[in-house]
Parts: sequence; structure tokens; C-alpha cells
Amino acid sequence: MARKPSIPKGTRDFSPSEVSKRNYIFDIVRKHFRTFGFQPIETPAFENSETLLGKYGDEGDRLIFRILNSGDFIDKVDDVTYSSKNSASIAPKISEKALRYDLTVPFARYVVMHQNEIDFPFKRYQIQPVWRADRPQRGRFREFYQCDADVVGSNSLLQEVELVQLYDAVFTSLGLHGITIKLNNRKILAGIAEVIGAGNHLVPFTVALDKLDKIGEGGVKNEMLSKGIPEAAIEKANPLFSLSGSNSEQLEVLRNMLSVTEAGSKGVDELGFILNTLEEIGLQSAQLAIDVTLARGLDYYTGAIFEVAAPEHVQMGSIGGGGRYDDLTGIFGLQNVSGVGISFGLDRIYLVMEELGLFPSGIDRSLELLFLNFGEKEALTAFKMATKLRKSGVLCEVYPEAAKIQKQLKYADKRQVPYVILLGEKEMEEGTFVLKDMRTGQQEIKPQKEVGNLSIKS
RNA sequence: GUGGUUGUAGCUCAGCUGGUUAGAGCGCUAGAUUGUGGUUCUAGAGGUCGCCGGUUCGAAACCGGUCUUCCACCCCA
Repeated sequence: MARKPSIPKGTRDFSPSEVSKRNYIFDIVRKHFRTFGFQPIETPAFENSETLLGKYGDEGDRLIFRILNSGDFIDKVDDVTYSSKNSASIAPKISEKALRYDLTVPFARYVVMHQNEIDFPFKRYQIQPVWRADRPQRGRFREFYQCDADVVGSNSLLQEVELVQLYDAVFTSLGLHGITIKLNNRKILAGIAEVIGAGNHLVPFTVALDKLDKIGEGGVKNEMLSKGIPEAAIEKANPLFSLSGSNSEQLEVLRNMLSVTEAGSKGVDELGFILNTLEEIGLQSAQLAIDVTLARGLDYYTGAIFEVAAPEHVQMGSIGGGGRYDDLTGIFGLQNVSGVGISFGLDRIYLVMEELGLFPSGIDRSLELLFLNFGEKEALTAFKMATKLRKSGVLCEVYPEAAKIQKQLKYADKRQVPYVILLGEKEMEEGTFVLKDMRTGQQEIKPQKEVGNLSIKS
């Protein structure tokens, strides 16, 4: 081997045990998506660049992986552009496709393209990888999976309620208790900005506010100042920094503060409805918390904003997020279709579950029973028995070579097979086999006819 | 994209202010043990010291670049 092979930064190989555990999460998520009436779709790994570019802000554009055109692409660039050495002007001429950056924008594109076949309200789920040219960190990769559930074509706040229930159902099912679903509303943020007189600084205001738990009140105020937000406005925002108490108490403070703004009041009403309805219905294990600092940089949220925080003692960014966007398909020419959706960060959920030891034991068991190979004739009988067992769902295989028994047992040990069947010359004559429990070392002799009745408890 | 950090055997890591044949533990292979794994004992295999260049009589070590790892920022799942 001349050089050791490698994989690109921020990507990963998944070993058998990791795939098993990932599938365990996928299966649970998928099961709940389906029980809530969501239907699966899939979209291509890459889209036309114009579909993606400009949808996630400048910062987002930077993180989109672009795909080089095929053929002699440089020959097609005119001399002026070529000699400009300007990446921004050359890039569109040599790259017309880009890797999917998230699942929401492709979904919007899908809805617009298939609007005549879709029955609204349309509830879809989608579990596929996305790619971002980001710098990797813990829980941040350049290739990772998103599991999205979105509803388009309904303005009802019951959708928000249902999505919170869906979060609760999935995380409860995964055994991931103690998560907090943080709630906010874009209209509340807009209302606050309006009331304090920072209405035309809404984005920098929310971005700064979002960092409260990270850089503290002083840090947030400094950042706001540096973005040109008047000091008087920042002073007026003071009540936000000391917002505390129960959800309904916080809601009351917000209601008073925002009563003079139409948008703000509407946001408070919406949030109030969602909270009240959920209180009525009840949740299994998730906590609900109003968090006015929750901004989720995404420009297209217009109503509810969700974020799921891992249990407190786990060091991990958000493990899910979502919100309402009144006009997502507008960018593709279909007006007045409202959507609301949530996303699960599978890779991060995996890391959290691994850290908390929440995967059921034996989930990555790849083999329940191994037949040792004593020779041609014995192996043939073993094969017949294995065929029978497989029909009843037992994961089994016959060791392919008549290697030393010691070696075969060592292999069984490594694979952590709970049971081994020894079938040698003596057993052939007697029409029996020896069943060995690898964990206790105990063996028992059984007639070959009874192989179908074996109970494998692993 | 900005700043820092890391890279030595399959894995986890030693390796002194530069000094000649590159170290350990675990793992791996074989044997002790021709029908019994995990334990034990013995032997063995395995390394262009991330890569490229420079300084030096001499570089795993020092310098520059590059890739990679992890972390902080930006942003985000």
C-alpha cells in the first residue's frame, strides 16, 4: 500500500455496530412519523445551484458544497471572467449543481413542482443526508442526516401542537428523558424589537439575543451596541434578561410588554394557544419552556420557533429544531402556502444516547447462533439445520471452513455469539447436536429433529 | 472564513535541551491444546515517526508550508 487511504474531513465511516444503533433511532423516528400520518418522500442528493443559493443567507451560501461541471468546463468561461480571478463570478459558470444543504428548501421545491398531485394539507417526512462545508466540531459534521417532518397547506396552530407531541413521542420512545422543548415565536421577537425601537434591526437584535446563555447579558448588550442598536432601545429590552417564572407568568409579562404592537400580541396569543392546548393534552416526558432568546438564525421562520435541548447534564448543542414559515414556497412561485416543520439531528441524538448508555443491549448483535464446521458431511447437515432456523428468523451461519475448533470458537467469541452448535462425527452417528451457551459455557445434547424448537434468547 | 490545537505499530500512548539499531500496553498470527472460546505461558509479524520542503555532520524532535484531529468564533442539526 503506497499511501494510507482517508476520507474527507467531517465525514465518517459507520461500522456494523454503529449502523445498527443508527437504524434503531431511524426506526423509532420513522414509526412515530407514520403514526402521526406523515408520508415519506425523497429528493436528490444534489439540486440545481439556483434552487439552493440565496435561500440560507450569505453565511449559508458559503457552506453549500458546489459540484464542478463535467467536461471541459474552464473552456466555456469567457476570458474577462476567467482573468478576473473572482471566485464569485467564476463559480456560477463552472458549477451548476450543488449538494443538498437541508431538507426544507428541497421540500419547498418539491411541493411547488408537484402541487397538482398533492392533497393539502400535505404532511411529509424525509430522512436523508445533507452536506455543509462547515468546520467540524463535536456533533458537527460535513455530512450528516436530518429527519424532517413538515406540514404544508394548513394555518392551524394545531399543527404546532402536534409537532411538539411528535417530539415528545419520539424522545420518550428513545428513552431520552429530560429533554426540553424550547418555544418562541418570530412575531414576539418582531414585537419586542418594535416596542423598544429597534424595529429595523430585527435580525441583529435576535441574533445577539440568541447568545444570552453563552455570552451573558453584558455580551449581548455589547453586541447589540456594535450592530448599531441604540442604547435607549437596549435599555428598554431589560425586562427580557430577567424574564423568569413559569411559562404562564412569562407569557403574562410578554403580553403586557407587547400589548401595543399588533404582531407582538398575535405572537403571544399563538404561543399561549400552543402552551394551553399542550397542557390540556399532556406530554409524556418532555419539558416545555418559553425562551424568548430563541432566534434560530433562519430567515424564513414567521411564527412558532422550536428547539430541542439535550438533557441538562449533557454537553451538546440542540438536537432538533423547527418552526413555522408562512411563505416558504413563495420563493419558488407558489404563494400563500404556509408550512410548519421540525427536524431531528440524528447524529447528535446518537452521541447523546451513546453518552447516556440508552441503546438497548444486544441491539448490535449480528449473529445469534454459529454452527461449527467439522468437515464436509457435517457442514451439509449444519446447512440444512441453518436453513430451517433462518425461516424462523434466527440469525445464524455455518463456519465456512473445517478449521481447528479452537479457532472457530474464538471467532464465535469475538462475534459475541450467544450460542454455538457443535455437530461432529459422533453427533452425526447419533442424530444429535451439541448446543453450547457461550456465556455460561454449558452444553446440552439435543436430537437434530428438534432444531426448529430452539429458543434463542440473546 | 478567523484563531488555537493534534498527528509515532491495527488501537491507546511513551520517546529527555536534536545523537546513531524506534518503545510499551492492548490487539493480531502461530504454538502449548488433532472436539471446546474467554484465563495463562512461549514465540513471531507489524512503523517511508501525516505529507512536502528547509536548517544541521546528524531531525520523530527545530523552522516553513500543506493535509488531518479536536476546540473556540462565525453559523448551525
